[in-house]
Amino acid sequence: MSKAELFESFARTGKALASGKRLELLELLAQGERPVQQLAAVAGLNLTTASAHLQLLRDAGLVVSRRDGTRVLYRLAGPDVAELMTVMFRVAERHRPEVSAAAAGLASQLLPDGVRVIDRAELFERSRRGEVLVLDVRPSVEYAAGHLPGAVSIPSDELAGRLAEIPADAEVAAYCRGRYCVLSYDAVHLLTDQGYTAHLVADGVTEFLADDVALTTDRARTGSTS
Amino acid sequence: MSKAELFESFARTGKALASGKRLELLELLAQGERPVQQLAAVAGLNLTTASAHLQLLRDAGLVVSRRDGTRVLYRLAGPDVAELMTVMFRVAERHRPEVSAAAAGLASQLLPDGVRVIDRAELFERSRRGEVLVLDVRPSVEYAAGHLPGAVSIPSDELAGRLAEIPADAEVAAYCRGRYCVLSYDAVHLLTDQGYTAHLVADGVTEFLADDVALTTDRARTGSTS
DNA sequence: ACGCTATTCCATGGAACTATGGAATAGCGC
DNA sequence: GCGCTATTCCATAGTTCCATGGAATAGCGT
Repeated sequence: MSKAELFESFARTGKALASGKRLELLELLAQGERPVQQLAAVAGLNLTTASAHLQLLRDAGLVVSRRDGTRVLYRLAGPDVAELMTVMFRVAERHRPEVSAAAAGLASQLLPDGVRVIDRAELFERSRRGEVLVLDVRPSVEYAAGHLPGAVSIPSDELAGRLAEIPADAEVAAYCRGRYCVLSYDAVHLLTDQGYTAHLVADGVTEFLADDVALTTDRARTGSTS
Repeated sequence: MSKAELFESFARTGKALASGKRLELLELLAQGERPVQQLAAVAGLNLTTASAHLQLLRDAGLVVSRRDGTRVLYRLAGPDVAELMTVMFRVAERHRPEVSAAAAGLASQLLPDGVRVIDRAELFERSRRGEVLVLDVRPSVEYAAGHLPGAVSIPSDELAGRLAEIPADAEVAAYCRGRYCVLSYDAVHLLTDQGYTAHLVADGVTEFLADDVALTTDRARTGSTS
């Protein structure tokens, strides 16, 4: 195999990363294994289109699939794929004004007063001391497939109706799928409006996976058990 | 900016990585700043085609350009771009049989008996002890733009005529542009045929750049000064 | 075997990418 | 300003990619 062919082969991995929809699919798959139909629905894709994208990702070696009865479940080929995504996102954010502006826009413009963005180290430290309630606002399926140890699951679309599960004096730190996931933005907004002290965790599960942060798959506990 | 737009924006970075020729250009740029014409020539591209690729890379934020009189010089936007490349190459090598086979083919089939592939840690340790002569086999321009401290420059196409510069009892460790650069393979072949003990350094300058290994830009010294 | 569900295969139209030749532009030296 | 070099812009043909609807396939339950 010649040098040109080898680089052309590497480029196939690049091609797999060359579509916004495929990146969305990869971010979803970083949350855990899922059937085609769910992926299509969540990503807002036609079923056939989603299937085609997933096969392309599989041919590129970024995801693997297995059959479970009548369904086909896809998952990331490994944590290094999450690492690849995060590195690519970081490069884009550092070197492209439009992207860093959009990211800064998410982090400042959309953030209510009093909400801080806390990084991973601060999260773990304050969580360990019991100073914050760690809130996972992703859909339940994703929480079940893997989440931070000790995190409480309240999907962001159920949060309004489940505020009772959070002690009124609690300080909350919300995380979701990844750095650019908006679920946690919605959550801190709602929490702040309701008088809670809420913070946004900068990273999400995609980054945790990329950096080998330990996740657990135990059953969801509601806020009241904490 | 919506989530879809943001991911579409990240995908532009992916698109930039979706062509073998562009990856070759990036690897060349990881060796140092270069004018368009040289890049076109070395990559085997038409001038206009090369210019188009470079502009696309610039729009994606992976490279930057500056004017120097009548020339335009391109360089990587930062070391994180080299990191992105190495992460992508590693993912491809891990998860795609064709690629790992090709890489293994380079490392075993093409390697003469007695030649070992040595990793970075071993290289630095044995170099520090003066046990190996570190040989940079890239073209002189690339050596001049940045190389391992203490490395001797003999471009692989000049090596046959410059063997006298290498002491006959020297043990040589050759490196070049990156993990998949073939210059060092040619070099260890030639050296082994000539009775030298030669080893291949697994990584090249692309990886050194990605991992913040210190490089120097001092003038080339020939083997005889070592 | 039959019906049912989930997914993949196939064909198609439209959009985007690649390579290239020729024209246009920027900057240097005289 | 003029010629010269290096690069970019423009137009074009060929190729590949994206989304989609309809047909075909795999597997489960009866």
